[in-house]
Amino acid sequence: MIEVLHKPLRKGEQTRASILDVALDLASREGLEGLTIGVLAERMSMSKSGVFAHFGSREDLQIDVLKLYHQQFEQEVFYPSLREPRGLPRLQSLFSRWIARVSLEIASGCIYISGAVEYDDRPGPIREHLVTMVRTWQLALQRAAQQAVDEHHLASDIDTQQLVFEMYGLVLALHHDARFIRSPGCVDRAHAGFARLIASTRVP
Amino acid sequence: MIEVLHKPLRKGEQTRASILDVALDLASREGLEGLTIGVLAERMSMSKSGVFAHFGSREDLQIDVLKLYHQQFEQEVFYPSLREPRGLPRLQSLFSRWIARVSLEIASGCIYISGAVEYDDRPGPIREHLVTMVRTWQLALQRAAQQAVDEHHLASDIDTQQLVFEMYGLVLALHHDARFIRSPGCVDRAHAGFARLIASTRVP
DNA sequence: TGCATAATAGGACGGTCGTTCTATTGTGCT
DNA sequence: AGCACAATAGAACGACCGTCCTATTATGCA
Repeated sequence: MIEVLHKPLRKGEQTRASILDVALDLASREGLEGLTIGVLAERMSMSKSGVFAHFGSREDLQIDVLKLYHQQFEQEVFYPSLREPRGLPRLQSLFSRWIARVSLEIASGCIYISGAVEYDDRPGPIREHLVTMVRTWQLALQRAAQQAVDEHHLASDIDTQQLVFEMYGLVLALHHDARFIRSPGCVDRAHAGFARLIASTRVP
Repeated sequence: MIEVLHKPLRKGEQTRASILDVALDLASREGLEGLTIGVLAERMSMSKSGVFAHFGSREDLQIDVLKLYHQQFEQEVFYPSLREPRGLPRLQSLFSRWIARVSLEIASGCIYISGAVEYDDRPGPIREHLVTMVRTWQLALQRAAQQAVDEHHLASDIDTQQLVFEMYGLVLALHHDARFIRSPGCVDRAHAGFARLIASTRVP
């Protein structure tokens, strides 16, 4: 007789998904370390153990939140830009979609950025996942920049790693001044910085 | 009869100062929110209540740590640069001393930067102090940039606020890539970014 | 409808947190 | 030396944390 492995019932996966949604929102506001099962349960109007049962541990929950964030980031920033032609147009699209996302996140916070501070000195699987994701994003930017060089949109002698470094700095400054200092007009400053950055490396 | 207010004995202030030193080190590594009285007591080989008694509350301790950090930052970065002549030399000195400090802090972490993430959405006195200190530093940079314009070292039409924004971005990117990603060579990239920033705004 | 089991609740556990109270030790001055 | 009081220790508190164990309820399929 063959054992029939009952596939998980629908209800479970559904509530698991909505728990993750709330958890992502919570982690965006309070940080991944501030994500607590008690508060999560309260927001879900569930018991702590009811929430807990969907994830083997808090750490697994945090990692799943991270994966969900990564997925949304790709969907919102990366993939749409692939429709732009290779080279400068695609690079510009990547940057402005990135800025747009961070601008919307001003009310909640970017997990890549807050996570970078929370886990810069805290070893473990969460840090590993986080670093991998951010590295992936930086490499995607660098690839797009290299394509812009190949298409002769940018000068052939530029250091693409340097370019990505400065782009990342502009977004970090935006996040800093918008969320922490709360100074107005910093979205425009991020755009202006990028324009200057491109202007100084563009092929005439 | 006049009440004689006994001035505090020496021992107390001395241990209080060394507690603050250890607390600053701890907060640099774990963040201000990660600064815990229990761990602090353990490092001091004292009891929790013994440590606690020197500060009215944990929040007061955190604020005192913050003030100590601010003081050291001023001493190490700001004041020495005042000996440079007004204008571009002083601005460059401020930046490179800033970079040097953050580079040394790679092993421990910069409280202005980690604090910005920890308290971007957490109201209260700690946030207030932190914002004031960072704003003070940004304004000092902006003043130095304006002097560089006045001395005709930088073009007269540049936006000094934009300049400070981009300088801050370079340092944030340095902190990010050094501490979190741990990619080598990012100190040079911060310097290169600043050089290009100045080159594109310098008076010919 | 009823059965297997998935989904959730409830309570308890050991741990750490900031804080408070009381007792003990140490210090500095006369 | 001895007195006043600062400095520290020790234990206890209530709150919250993640996790585990055991019931109870809800679900989907025969």
